[in-house]
Amino acid sequence: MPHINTHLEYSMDKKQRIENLGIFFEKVGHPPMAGRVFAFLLLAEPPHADFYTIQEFLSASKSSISNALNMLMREGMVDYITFSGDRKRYFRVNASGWLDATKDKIRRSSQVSHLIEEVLNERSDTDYPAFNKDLRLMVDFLSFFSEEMERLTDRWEEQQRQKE
Amino acid sequence: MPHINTHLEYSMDKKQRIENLGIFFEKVGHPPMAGRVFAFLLLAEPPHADFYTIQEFLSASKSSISNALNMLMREGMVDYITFSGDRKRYFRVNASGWLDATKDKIRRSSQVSHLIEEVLNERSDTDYPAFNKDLRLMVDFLSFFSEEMERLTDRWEEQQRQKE
DNA sequence: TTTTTAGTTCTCTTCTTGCGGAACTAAAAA
DNA sequence: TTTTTAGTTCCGCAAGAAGAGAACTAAAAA
Repeated sequence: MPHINTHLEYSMDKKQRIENLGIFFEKVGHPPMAGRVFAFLLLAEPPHADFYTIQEFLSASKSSISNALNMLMREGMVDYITFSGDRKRYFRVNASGWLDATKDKIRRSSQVSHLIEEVLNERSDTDYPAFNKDLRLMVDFLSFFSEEMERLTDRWEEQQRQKE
Repeated sequence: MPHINTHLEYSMDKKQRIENLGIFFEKVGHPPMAGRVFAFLLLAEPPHADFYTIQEFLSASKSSISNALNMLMREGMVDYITFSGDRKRYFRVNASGWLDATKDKIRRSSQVSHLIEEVLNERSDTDYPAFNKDLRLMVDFLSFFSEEMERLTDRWEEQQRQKE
């Protein structure tokens, strides 16, 4: 039987969901508070919130909210809007910036191939060609992958344009 | 005019190259010493080295080498071979394990899409559909991408089999 | 012009991480 | 059986990251 959803319980649940989501973002490399701020903005209704609202909800200090927001903005995952006659900034998730940051992260993963290529150059006179062959295989896959990834991105963008 | 390559200078260069390579691996999320150990093994000739050789070259303590090696082995980036009549383990880069770990990392990046899907469920009754639309776009790209990535991987493996 | 607001920056504290050293362990060698 | 070797584990320290709080700043409001 579902329990009655009092306001308190509801907000406790939401706090917990945001906390969990925040942990996810920690695991992909963000500081805890940045993860929580981002999680909060993802679930916020309206999807933009002013500084104090965020601070209040997360019971954190101004400095840590400020640092978290600036970090997220530097990475392009968050931006803000303003309304005339209101000097506050309303922070929000920048979905396309987030997507770009994610694409970049994927791209960087396949950039290892350049590095291995250099290693292979230095190893050209090795007495253990089998190892070089293994490295070559990895380079080949990664560069194949990154080329295809560019193609995929272009193809998708083409599709998107056609949908408009 | 190129300078004379004394043994000392040569080894200084190599130390420095390993140090730089190590920094690269730090940047992709490994602790400094693990990065250096991996860099050392990448450039080592022969491409397998015993514990003491690594320790010696990096002038580090046994404990930090031990921890670094175990971490790299857990991630599958390093393994070791043995030779009969020699009780040492010879550690080496496991190129295919490294490739798998890299593929996994890429895969995980696109797993964000599941998470956003959940967020979208929670936001289904929003008063700001424009934001949901942005999130939807991101989910769509990432799941498109991860499907294609599977296909690509399969295709590549198929190609590899045919080369044999 | 003075005051308020919306954040930023600085300093201090706490928690975590990375590493070294030394004690320990398990298997091989003697 | 005792000793050596090849690592592992435990302990402690030092450096760095995260966050709190308070002082500060720049622009808007009064």
